[in-house]
Amino acid sequence: MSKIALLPPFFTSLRRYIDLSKEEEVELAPYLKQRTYLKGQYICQADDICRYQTFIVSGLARTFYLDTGGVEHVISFGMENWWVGDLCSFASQTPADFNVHCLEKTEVVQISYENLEHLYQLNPKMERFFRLIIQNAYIQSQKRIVRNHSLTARERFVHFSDTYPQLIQRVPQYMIASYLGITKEFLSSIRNQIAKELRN
Amino acid sequence: MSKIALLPPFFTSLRRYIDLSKEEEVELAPYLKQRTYLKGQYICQADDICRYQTFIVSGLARTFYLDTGGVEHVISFGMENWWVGDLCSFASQTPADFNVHCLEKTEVVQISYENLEHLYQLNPKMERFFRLIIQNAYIQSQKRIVRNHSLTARERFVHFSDTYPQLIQRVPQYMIASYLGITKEFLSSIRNQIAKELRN
DNA sequence: CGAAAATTTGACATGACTCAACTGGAGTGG
DNA sequence: CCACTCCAGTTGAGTCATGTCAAATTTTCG
Repeated sequence: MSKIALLPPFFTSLRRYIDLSKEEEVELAPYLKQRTYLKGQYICQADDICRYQTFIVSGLARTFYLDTGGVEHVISFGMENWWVGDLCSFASQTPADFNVHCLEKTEVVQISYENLEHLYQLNPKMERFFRLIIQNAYIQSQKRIVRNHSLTARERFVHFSDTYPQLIQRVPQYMIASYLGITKEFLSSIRNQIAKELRN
Repeated sequence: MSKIALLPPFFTSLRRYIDLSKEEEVELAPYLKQRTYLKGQYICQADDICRYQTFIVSGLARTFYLDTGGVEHVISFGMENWWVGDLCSFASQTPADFNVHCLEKTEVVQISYENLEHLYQLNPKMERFFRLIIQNAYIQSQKRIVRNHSLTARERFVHFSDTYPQLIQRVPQYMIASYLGITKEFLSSIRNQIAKELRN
């Protein structure tokens, strides 16, 4: 459980997108920060500046924001091997809209804004890596907009259950409802309806 | 109106994100394709492979897809200085889900998949450029999801009108309705309601 | 001018929300 | 070990936002 253990999975994830020699890993390491957040702690808070791109090695976090009425809206969940943070705040180093909140004890590897800009200079492969990571995130985000437009609440929930079966176990229902853009009551009735149909 | 005229605005756009010497521009130019689409033509069609990242110099296009019921859903509009294409299809060179359809005569600069990979090797600044472009697109996409979750149809329309006043003029209402995720009838009634209030 | 496309209108249907009450754990402390 | 509280989830009644459908009207453009 030593923090040293966090770097290998991080580099494994890098190597899925770019070639990286042992020497290059050694070169990058000094710019990486390892950290463990406890359940309930915040990786990033609204109105603060998001200082890190955060890679989750283990654990679970949710990204949410509070609308003008004080209602929470869950934007995304972050699990093992995902990046989290308020990218808008990070990229422009301005106050964040989003909160990143740990639902479990969460072990991460982080890169600060200054270090990341430095790494981009040091090794252009990092630029490629983040282009690919963000490109994937963007493609998923577009697909989510498509689903929000063409599926009913029930269909979106079924898609979510099929895509992230683990999360159904690990996340309270009201957060899943919020992620899907519906109320907890309505999600409850959808689940009820599905269960009823399965019984027949 | 000669096609030669398309490269300067393209490079101007690049220079908003990266430094680029005259020599570097000359080096890139052979990998760029200039083209003009007529109103009604398709830059990319569903089930084809999206072969180009397309930069719009002038004109207007919409990206849409057909759901399983044959209903059109507008994903985005692309105007001057925007990039369009089915990024998912382009990145993986697999059949596209989306159509990119010109609403006006549209002049573009295009980079093919092979040429872009080549350019990434040739000049790592291109990797940075596209990271930044896609990063912005992703941030906007996230903000759109936020708006879809926390604003009413009317509020979304008002936001759209404020953000893209030009598009209100240039795009048929039923496409705007589709972009906002509502029916043309409901958008019509929203506009009616707003007009009524302005009269008082 | 005439046909096709876009928009509007209105009656009606429904998916999803609100609110308030209730149920049922999971701590917590006496 | 019970009583108490807190939080998540459920249920049901009533409501509202938005969708559907079909017809009428306006605009566009060949």
